[in-house]
This record gives sequence, structure tokens and C-alpha cells, in this order.
Amino acid sequence: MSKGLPNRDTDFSAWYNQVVKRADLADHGPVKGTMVIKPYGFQLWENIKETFDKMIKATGHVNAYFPLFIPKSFLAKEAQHVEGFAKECAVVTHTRLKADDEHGIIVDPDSKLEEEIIVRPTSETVIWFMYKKWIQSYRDLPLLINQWANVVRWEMRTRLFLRTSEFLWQEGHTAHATEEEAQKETLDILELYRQLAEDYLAMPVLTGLKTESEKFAGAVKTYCIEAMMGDKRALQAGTSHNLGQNFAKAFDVTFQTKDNKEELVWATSWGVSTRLVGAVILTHGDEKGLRLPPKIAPIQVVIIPISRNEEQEKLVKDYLAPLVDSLEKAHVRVHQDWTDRSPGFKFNEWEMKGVPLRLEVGPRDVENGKVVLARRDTGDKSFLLKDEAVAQIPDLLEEIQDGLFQQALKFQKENTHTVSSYDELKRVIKEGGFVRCGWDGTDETEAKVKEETKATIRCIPTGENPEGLTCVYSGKPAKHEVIYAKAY
RNA sequence: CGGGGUAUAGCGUAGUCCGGUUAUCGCGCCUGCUUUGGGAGCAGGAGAUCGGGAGUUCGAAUCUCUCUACCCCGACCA
Repeated sequence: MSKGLPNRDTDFSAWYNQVVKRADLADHGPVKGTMVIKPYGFQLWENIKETFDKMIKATGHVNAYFPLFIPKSFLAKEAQHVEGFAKECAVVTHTRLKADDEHGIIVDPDSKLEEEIIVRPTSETVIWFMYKKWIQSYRDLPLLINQWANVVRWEMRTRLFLRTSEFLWQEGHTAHATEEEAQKETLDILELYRQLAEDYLAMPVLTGLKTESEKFAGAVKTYCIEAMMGDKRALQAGTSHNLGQNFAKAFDVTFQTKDNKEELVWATSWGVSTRLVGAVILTHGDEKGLRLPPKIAPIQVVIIPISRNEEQEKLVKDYLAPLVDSLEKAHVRVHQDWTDRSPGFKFNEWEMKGVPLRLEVGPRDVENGKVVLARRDTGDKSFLLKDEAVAQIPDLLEEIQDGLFQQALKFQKENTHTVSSYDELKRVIKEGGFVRCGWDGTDETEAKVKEETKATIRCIPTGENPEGLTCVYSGKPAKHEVIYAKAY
């Protein structure tokens, strides 16, 4: 195996795969498209998960769990929904295996199910089936439930974290008495997603509305956060749907109002997935591997001790003990690497794994009362007094967090171009980046641009201003200002 | 599901066209000694039914048939 990574500029895709493997984040499972999330990758996901879990609980949501298995008939109850998901469902048809002389083991034909069972691709249907039982009165509303779960979508083409046939996510499903309240919930969650992405993953995002053709199957409106990856392509990082009364109608969920009228319930659903881990890699990674934002990094400071013999080893160990202690007291996540690999090997390995700060301590430092502190984001190395370093580390971690965000933001801005002609759009898309321009609002234009350039409308950005703009494709007055880009 | 390709040790590979005796090399792994401030060195060692099955042949990683899996390009997608 070569020591360096594939070139990030010319071979971004191979670079990504190598980083995932060599940073020890994940591996391929035996069934096509499945992923084993390894401990280091899983800690990263857990940190994202815990962060968002706190955010939704602070806004009145509660967690619950719904079944993995859904009766096939449920999926058909909402016409758009079934159309969107029918082509990628894993279906359970039998319940038993049996021994067979010729083939070893076969599906027992006698165990065929009356009604096949779908492995959930998303849980709207089973949740709204239950909500019908739980909601009778305006007093039962709003219902603000979230679940952390796995879902299965039988995708044709898969990539670790970005698109796997099974993935982990959270899916929020809320029920409301009024349309206004559901719309507010949809946008409130969108704002939480923005905060999660920007304040914790250090990943700048555009918020906006999906077009009709890109919206969630079964939604009235889909809002999203879209981020620009290191190869200037777009990644949908989270979606928040206003489902209107579609699922209430499909599952006949009504409630009685204060003045004794019967009305259909209003709904939202929203989700972010393990794809966010992929987004972090694609946003911040560099030629040395991963660069993790300190707030979600499993390890914030890795300590590399250096010693020539046992005597020195003990010296370094004793020197480190109080230092580690005070860092831990300051709630810094510290890891000491005492494995018997060479220091150079460790430097490279922990850089690959994206640890924000590295602290080197050898006999020389012990003698001088110093440490060496190296930043993963900039590569800067400084020689500090031991106590000085301990005092600076929490601030430095914040500085790195902000630095990664600013760097990504600058990149996103530099590669977002406002254009007024189709030629300009084609040129920007070819070179890579986001295009901001007018759109006449028709499906035809959207489809044609996609066909001719492979770029899709990522969103109608929040705060758009179509006034005076024309559609770059048709030349008609623009109905919306939109963002076009090639997407993952 | 269309079009193209690949399958040899944990990973990456040579050998396949043109059949021939102990299947090549690198990384990784194990043991020992020397090492350790940017991917350490030396010595020794373990590890492969050459994707499965059938056939041709005195003899198959190599030729033929067949099955399977995976990869790349399209249509689908958090």
C-alpha cells in the first residue's frame, strides 16, 4: 500500500474512499451496499447524534421507537409516497429456511407470508398508522416525536456514508392542529439543521426550498440544507418536510377542535443521516486525510510521547500525568498513544484520523518544562511551556473550529457564481461550483438543464429575490432565484 | 436492467495470449535484536484448495463451457 493518498484535486473520489478506510471510519459489509461503521467512525456519528438529540429535546421533542417492519399495504396508502419509494424497497416474503440436500439451505416455500412485509425506507406510514390511534382531540396536539433508527433503501450505486443500502438517521414526525403551526415546525427544524451543520460540523450550508420534482415523495414542501463539498459538488445534508394533510388523509387521522369540529391533522417530517459523516470528510479533508471539527472529534488532543529507553519513558509518563489530568478536568477529549510505533508513523496516522491538536512530549521537553503543540488545520507547530499549553488548548480548539468553518465558507463563496446567461451556467457547472440565477419555475426547464448539464436545482434559497431576473434557459421572467449544481 | 471489465495470501499485484515440476513481488502480520523529535533497520518466520463447478489433457492459475460475486459507465436516490 502506498503511503500517500490519491490526489485530492484530480481523483477526489478515490481520495474519499481511501480516507474512509485509512482513517478507520468504516468498511464494506458482505451484502452489497452495506457498511460497517467502525469504532472511530461510530464515535464521530455518536457525537453528531448526541449534539442533535440535545437540540431537539431542548425544543420539546421526545424520542420513541417504531418497528422496522411495515405491512406492504401501508406504503400504497399515500400515492406520491409509494411512487417515490417502491423501486428501492427490501421485501420480506418468507419467515423460515430449511435444510436442502442439493443447495445446503433454502427458503422454506411453506413459510410464505400472506402479506409481504417492507423493511422501512422511512417511517411515515407506520407512524401515521399509530398516530390515528393516539390522536383524538386538540389536547393530543402537537405530537412531537423523533426516532433514531436504521432504514433500508435498495440503492443501485452506493458509497460509504454518502449512500448505503442501510443507513442510520433520525426521523422526526410531528402532528399539529394548524397549517401555520406545521409550517413553523418545518422551518424551526430547518434552522436546527443549519445550526448543527454550521456550529458543530463547521460546514456552511444554504437553506432553501426544493422544487416540485426534487421534493420528498408525499410532501407538500421540502426544505433542505445544501453544502458544497471539496470538489465543488453539492450535498443535500438534511431535509425538513411540510407534509400538509397528506398522511392524515391517507391514514384518516382527525381530531376534534375546541369548538367540536372534526379536522384533519397537519404533519411534518425531517431527517439527517450518517451521510453527515461523509459530508464532514468531503468538506474538511485535505491531502493528509481527515480534519475534524473539534466539537465533534472523538479525540481532540492526541499525545505522542517520545522516549529512547524505559527510564525516559517513565520520566515522560510522570511529566504527562498532571497535564492529562488538567485537560480532562477542562473537558478536553485526550488520548495518549503509547503504542510501540515510531513517532513519525504516529504523526501521520493521527493526521489521517483528523485529530485537531497533537501534543508531543519527549525527554528534551521534560528537561525544559515544555511541550510541542501542532495544529491539524494549519500544520503550525509551536513550542510552549507545559502550563501555557494546557491553558491555551480550550481556546485553540475553538479557534480551529472557527477556522475550519471560515475556510469552508470562503471556499463556498468563491465557487458560487451569479450568472445571467445559459452559457455562463454551463461554463460554471463544467468547471465546478454553484450557480445562482433565475428560473422560470417550469418542470421542462429544470429537466432540460439537468439533461444538458447534469446539474439540478439544489434549492430555491431562503431570502431569494427573483424580481427583475429572467430564466437563463428560457429567457422568460424568473419565478424564482435558484441554485444549480451537480450533486452527490 | 442495458454496455464494458475483473476475480491469484489480510490488501495491492506478476504469471494467463503461447499449458510443464517448490506460483512472483510489495505492503501488512508474527518472532528476535538494534531503534524512536515526520511513515526505522537487519535477520528469521507464518500465511494461497489461483472465485465455485464441470470438461479437454500425461499435466491446468493458464485452454473450453457454466455458475457466482464484485468493479466501472447509464436510468434511481438522504
